Amino acid sequence: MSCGSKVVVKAGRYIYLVAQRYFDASRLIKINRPSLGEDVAPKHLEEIRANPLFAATNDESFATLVRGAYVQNFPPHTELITEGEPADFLHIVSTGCVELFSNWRDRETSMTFLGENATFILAATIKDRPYLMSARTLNKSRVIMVPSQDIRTVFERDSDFAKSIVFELASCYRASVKSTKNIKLRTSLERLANYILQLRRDQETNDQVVLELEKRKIASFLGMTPENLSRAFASLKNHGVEVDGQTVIIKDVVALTAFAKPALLIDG
Amino acid sequence: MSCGSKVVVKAGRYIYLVAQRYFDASRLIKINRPSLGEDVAPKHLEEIRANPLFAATNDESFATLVRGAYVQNFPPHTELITEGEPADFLHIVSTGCVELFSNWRDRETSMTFLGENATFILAATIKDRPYLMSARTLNKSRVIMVPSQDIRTVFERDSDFAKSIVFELASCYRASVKSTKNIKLRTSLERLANYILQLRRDQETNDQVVLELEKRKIASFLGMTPENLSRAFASLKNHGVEVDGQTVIIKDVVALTAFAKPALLIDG
DNA sequence: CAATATTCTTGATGCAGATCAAGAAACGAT
DNA sequence: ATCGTTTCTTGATCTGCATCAAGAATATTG
Repeated sequence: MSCGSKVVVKAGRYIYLVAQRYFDASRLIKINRPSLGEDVAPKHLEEIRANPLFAATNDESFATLVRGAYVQNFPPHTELITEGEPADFLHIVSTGCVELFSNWRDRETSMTFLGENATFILAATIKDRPYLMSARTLNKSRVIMVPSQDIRTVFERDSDFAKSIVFELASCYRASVKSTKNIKLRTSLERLANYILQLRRDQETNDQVVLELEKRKIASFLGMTPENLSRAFASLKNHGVEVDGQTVIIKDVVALTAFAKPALLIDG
Repeated sequence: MSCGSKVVVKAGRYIYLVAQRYFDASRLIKINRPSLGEDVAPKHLEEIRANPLFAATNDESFATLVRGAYVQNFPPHTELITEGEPADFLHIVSTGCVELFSNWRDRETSMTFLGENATFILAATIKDRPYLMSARTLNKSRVIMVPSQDIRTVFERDSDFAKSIVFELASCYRASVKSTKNIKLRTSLERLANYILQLRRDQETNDQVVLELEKRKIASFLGMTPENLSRAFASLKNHGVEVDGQTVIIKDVVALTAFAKPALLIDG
């Protein structure tokens, strides 16, 4: 608790001046400023247009969506939204990495990590209900925020956009189901083994993967303690895995796969 | 393994002749038979029309949806779909109760239980991907099946239907997130305590609730073994709960609530 | 109703994983 | 670079939950 902010939720080198919802109007960049009548198409517009969610959207719908939208850069480890708050904006990760997490009593768990072009939290926006998860940046990140009301408006009159939305939502749902299956059907060691294989697939490497996240985050995501994660890595030596800092060396993919038994319907 | 079926996945009094996908054409009731030119609006049509999912749908869209739809009655404990299969039909529970469950290696877990008007599995239908979960009836149940292709077709041209779909999907997603939070943030005893409080709310009772499901199903749903569920019930005596068969007597709601600490963002 | 499964319960035991504690390594700030 | 902080690791211990086993209660079948 060494920093001077008045609202510090957690001690840590990463917590900066702002620990609660980061919403200083002076740091917001409004994309489209009709009152000024110019600057209506800065480079941010192209950036948003490039997002798959808007790929099939026609120009009129797109204009409606970005009319009230914001783009903002956030420093690392900034809490963007807090669970329970009303869903005023749909958020889209433009660059960087965002963690979704959740609390109950004094406990906290990482739900997922979002990279470029990922949306959060669409379901709350659609249903006009409070967020179920909190979000914080892990790296320096750029986030697009589109007013929920505009999403709902365009959804009704643009069936292509509706299709994109429902497709994205279905993907999120399926990811959540897979996550539940992962936790309920596997031991923590099995989850770690499959996590490493997933990294290997994502990073398209053969015998070496990099843990891009802090180990304590990985532990929380996998539903275990940091201590146990250390021990789990040690146990995986028996299945052809060695760890050196952030690097994981896969010495025997066959053995690891035989142990992990990855499944398309959980890891696919 | 006492019954004579050739495809028995599990011994049990509830497993009948058919243990695999139950799809005997002779027992299907096609709703709308255009080739005959009559019987196009039996009582089943009204039944489907009454489902909230179709409430806002116009008549033309509705006609398209039911053109290829089926209604079928299933005996208890019949496996309706198996995870990994292609999502040919959207399923809707008309009456009865359906369990969604999932397997990995030799393990199985209950994901959720569906009552009247619930849909499954919408996301697979939308994305045209394989089911992530299997489904079986728990009671005698009537199930409506709408071809996935028709869902996708009508979705595109009827924005009211699209809205219903996306709303339903968002609800499913949020339920799944809540379930993940429940499992990752709570101990099994806390999950059971909150489960009892949920039943109390659903059944609108004060000091007594009925466990409508087999205890082994409840145990699997809550992520614990049947043995442990028994012991957990015993432990809850300390928090004002007593069990007699299928009946749970809540002797001290305040104590139970104080222990369970129900949260809107998990149990709401 | 009796016979037979199956589920539920209870006890004994074992293991996975949490907690507590302390040292090592890595990181950030000055 | 140095200091202070945080994370990571390793060991010791403890707890929650699973497993194994067997009897009691309950449901199903003939």
